[in-house]
Amino acid sequence: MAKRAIPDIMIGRLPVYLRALSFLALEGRQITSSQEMGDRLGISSAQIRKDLSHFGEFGKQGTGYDIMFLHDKLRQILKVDRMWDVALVGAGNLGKAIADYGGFAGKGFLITAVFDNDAAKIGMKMGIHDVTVQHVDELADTIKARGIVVGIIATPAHDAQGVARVMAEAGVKAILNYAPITITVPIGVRMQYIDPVVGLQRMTYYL
Amino acid sequence: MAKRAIPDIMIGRLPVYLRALSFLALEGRQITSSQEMGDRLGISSAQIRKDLSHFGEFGKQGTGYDIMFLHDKLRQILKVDRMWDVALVGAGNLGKAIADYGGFAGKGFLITAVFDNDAAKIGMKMGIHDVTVQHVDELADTIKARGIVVGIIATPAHDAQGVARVMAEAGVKAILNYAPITITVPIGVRMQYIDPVVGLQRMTYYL
DNA sequence: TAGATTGTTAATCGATTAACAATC
DNA sequence: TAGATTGTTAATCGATTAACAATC
Repeated sequence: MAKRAIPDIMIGRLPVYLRALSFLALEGRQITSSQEMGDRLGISSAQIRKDLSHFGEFGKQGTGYDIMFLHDKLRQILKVDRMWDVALVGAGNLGKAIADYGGFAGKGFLITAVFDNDAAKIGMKMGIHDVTVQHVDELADTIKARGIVVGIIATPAHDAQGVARVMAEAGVKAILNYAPITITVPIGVRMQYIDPVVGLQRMTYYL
Repeated sequence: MAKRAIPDIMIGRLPVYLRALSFLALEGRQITSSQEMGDRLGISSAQIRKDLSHFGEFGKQGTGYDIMFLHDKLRQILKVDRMWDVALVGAGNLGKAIADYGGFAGKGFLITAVFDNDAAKIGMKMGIHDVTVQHVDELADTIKARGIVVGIIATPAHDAQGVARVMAEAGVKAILNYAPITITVPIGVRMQYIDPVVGLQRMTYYL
């Protein structure tokens, strides 16, 4: 073990920084500071400087950070300076909304395979790239054939664990799970959860 | 200040515990242990016991936790043992998928008002409860009239901050934001973010 | 009773913040 | 140069874990 591992929680903030930098660039700004970014994001400037300093010296004393330069650096660090093929399982309401979402393409992700277990949906064209829905039985073979390492689960909860297992066995290393259930995956496979109910229930305690 | 505040991060885990307990109940189980829950959720048993012990003594030594009892307790603690009216802004693809989602009702939330700024959408019936889409100009009045305190933002990023401001001024205290942008809200208003791109980018670093 | 598991304490571990020398 | 802001260190703060007495 040579390098000290970068804390997961620190990595987790980088996409938020990247998003903020995209907006600053969109506003036509050239330079920003850890203070300004912190104010926008509700984070201390010290934390932003510390997070960034793990990966290099991206700023200039007295000046701040060049927005486009830092933006590019973060894209490289997060490995979204390229396009990742994504396999989406679940072509219901939610799956359809995900496939139709235009926000992935500019951020490093392309949904290039969609699966469902409903015969009525197989063969349908879905999403902004008109991907043809395949039967979920073809999931493993397609993942392997195309070398896909990123998956999205948008199935009912009771199917999610099974889908995750097939994905992991076929070589997927990163799974975004919309199904409202905690899933177990082998070591080396990462999961992120999106559950609006959990989000809402985290706030009702304080009401 | 009498009571020591419960850490936010601890509150954030309770919805996940609640979700797990729902599943255990669905499986017909009566009793569980901190060990079993921890195994399922990928959390240490000590953490689960410590989290729960902040709110009371819900278990029995030597036995574990009664699933339905703990389930009910967590619903009370999280204040989802009642139904919260939710105002949804944005009736596009994403808003439609959210309104159509059947998973809110059983978990304490009812989308009872939907808003958009697109004239073509006003008057449409949306979601599983056939809510009529109103113009976003009516957002503040509707929130006040109905005493709504929970909102969901599903607008494009550039509209999200404005919508959040209107919501907060009208009395909303908890906002779930699907727009891919960090939003500033007054103290006393809580935000939760759902951004699939952030979720995916948190994992690509490790690929 | 014997076995199991809680609730809780103390110790460890890790993350955040404050502060400032370096320097643009 | 004077002013500003970084990168980094040390101190603080908070969260997690290990361990075990209590007890069902």
